Amino acid sequence: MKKLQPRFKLWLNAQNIQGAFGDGKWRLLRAIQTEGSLQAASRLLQISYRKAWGDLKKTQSALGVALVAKQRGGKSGGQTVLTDKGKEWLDAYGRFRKQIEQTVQTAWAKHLGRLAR
Amino acid sequence: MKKLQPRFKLWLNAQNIQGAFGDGKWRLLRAIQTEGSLQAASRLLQISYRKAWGDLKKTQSALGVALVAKQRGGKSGGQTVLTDKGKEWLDAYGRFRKQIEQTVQTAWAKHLGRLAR
DNA sequence: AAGGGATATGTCGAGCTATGCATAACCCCT
DNA sequence: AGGGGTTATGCATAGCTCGACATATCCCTT
Repeated sequence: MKKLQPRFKLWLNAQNIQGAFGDGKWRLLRAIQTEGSLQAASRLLQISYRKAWGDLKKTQSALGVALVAKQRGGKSGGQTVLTDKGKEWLDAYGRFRKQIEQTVQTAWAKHLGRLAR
Repeated sequence: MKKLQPRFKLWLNAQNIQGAFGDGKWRLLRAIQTEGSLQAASRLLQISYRKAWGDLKKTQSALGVALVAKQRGGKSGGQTVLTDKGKEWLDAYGRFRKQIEQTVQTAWAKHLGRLAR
């Protein structure tokens, strides 16, 4: 028997839109918070700017909430920062995700620890 | 704000093999148990026989365990049934998955109920 | 006035996954 | 012996997602 380990993926669906929010978008918000720009956030996460931008647009459209405030031009060229709502989502989803992560580990050991040895 | 609902996906990785087991393979085992053949199981799940067969092969190879006993020919043309090990995996993973499912619901309400309203 | 750096978007191609198609082997039954 | 229904497997194709490009716009700084 090979060594096994559990993995999971979490996300949210709106009625018309699949993948309205999720782990990837959450990591993006987190990176935006620490980096201060979408460009830098995409570099940090090793995804294309094109995708980061598209993800952000999709999420905001799906949730109907402005998660970030964006600005073009200026001394630094531009910037993207989280709004208060954005921070709320970042934190709330983070707590949500963490609880699932912990449960996956404990439930894994409890139910499959014997078989997957 | 649109109506949102949480979704999740669970799976197991072996060291060399991604997706050794998971929700899809678990549903396949379950369908095999009730249907008695891979052909019927794939029809029930609305996936191609080709995929069902490939998934089963991949899982058994990755886990190094015979989950099913297959037979060609015969009065019914052939059949596929779960072995004892297969039933153990089906049940154990089912319990594992159910616990995660419940936690997703409660954690969702707890952490995101207010925001996602 | 020109440049720099970031946001904003459309488009084409690569890569991966699932599906469809084709074919073979197998075994009980008529 | 032949047919039916299932397992077994390769291959070619369709679909979808992501990344790479190519531009355009914006505004502060030099």
